[in-house]
Amino acid sequence: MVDQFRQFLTRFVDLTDPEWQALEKHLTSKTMPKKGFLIQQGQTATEINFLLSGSCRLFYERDGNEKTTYFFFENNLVGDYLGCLTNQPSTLSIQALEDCKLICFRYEVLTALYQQFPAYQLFGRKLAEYLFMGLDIRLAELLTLSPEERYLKFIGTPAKRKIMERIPQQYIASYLGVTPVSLSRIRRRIHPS
Amino acid sequence: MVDQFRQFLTRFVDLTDPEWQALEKHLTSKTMPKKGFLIQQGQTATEINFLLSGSCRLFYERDGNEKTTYFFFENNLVGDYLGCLTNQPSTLSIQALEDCKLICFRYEVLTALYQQFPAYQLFGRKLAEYLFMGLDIRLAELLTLSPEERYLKFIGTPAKRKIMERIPQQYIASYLGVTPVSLSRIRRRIHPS
DNA sequence: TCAACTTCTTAACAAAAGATAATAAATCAG
DNA sequence: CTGATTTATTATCTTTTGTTAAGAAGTTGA
Repeated sequence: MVDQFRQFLTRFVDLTDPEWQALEKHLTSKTMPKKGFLIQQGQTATEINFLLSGSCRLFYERDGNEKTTYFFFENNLVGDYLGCLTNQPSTLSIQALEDCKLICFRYEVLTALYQQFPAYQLFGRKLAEYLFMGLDIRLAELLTLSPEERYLKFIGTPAKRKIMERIPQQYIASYLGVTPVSLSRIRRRIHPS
Repeated sequence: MVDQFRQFLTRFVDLTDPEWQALEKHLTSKTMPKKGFLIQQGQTATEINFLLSGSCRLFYERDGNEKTTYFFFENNLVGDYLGCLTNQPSTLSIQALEDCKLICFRYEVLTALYQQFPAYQLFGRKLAEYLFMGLDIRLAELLTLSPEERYLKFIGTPAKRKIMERIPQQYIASYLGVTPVSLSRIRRRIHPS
């Protein structure tokens, strides 16, 4: 269970046993049923979770309308990283799309480890760089590709295509920056049947 | 001159004199005339610059069409940070919008300092977190606001409004995710005169 | 199994945006 | 100063998207 999380960390940094144990002792297990909320608009984020299994969506609510902008899957972190950094009340919500098993720790624990261990300071940098890269590429795609091109690129990426099989299409629409109705029309244009 | 850069660094981290000198000895001065290129599509980014004065735009070219997605101003870093992280040929270009004075250093110098000094490792994390925050907020705005709302938010932010006085409107249009013609129409709708 | 709910598609209409081109305004360089 | 270039606006037309609503298809849970 926690090994799965330790394995994830090695994607960014090698940890000695004592370093790992310094984090491990602060970990707790959690489950969240489908449609449950990890955080809701207005709350202040204090925790980061590791997704052992399941999936979540991140969305913003504007006048009764939900805009899903991000998805989280197993073997990745899930949480309001921006909220943890700024310590401001969150403008977003994170909801389970499937039943989730989680490993939970307070963000403060992580920042404390940043001070105590160079390895975690390195991890913190690698993590932020990793998240930056994802956003930078995504932003460029949003600004340079048309909705139709974005959809084609999305289904052309094997990892993303698998997402479509697990996530309702309406959420993918808003991830791509269009309405569900519009995505349905784009699909009809592309897959004439 | 270099003091201006050192001052910038203190926004992220406090450096001792020896720490600062370890970086300072690798710094070089550069100027770039208006319309000059800091990096062009296809090149591999190896340098980061600090903008002493002037401004630049970052753009992508797609079938003869340029999409400007980011601006750089004095007292900030300018460069292809993603390219430095991935070490892959760049898909973007950075061009001076005004005559620029720069302080230049190789990205390798920075990563070497990450290893040598905890203070720079901390700086690297803070920098990545800072860049992440900017992108995260921007992505959310792109996905949740209409073009008109994005323009209103843009001119409603004093710091951004000042940008409008220095940057041709066509570039701001594409920064906001619309064509120059469309931004002109949005402005007419909003400022009826 | 079956009713309730969710999701996707389709239609019809209005609104907005893209493309192209022409003109006006502003800026720049010799 | 002035011709050349760059930039912004406006018009026209086409395409796309948003909105709303209805119906079909699929899923879920008691």
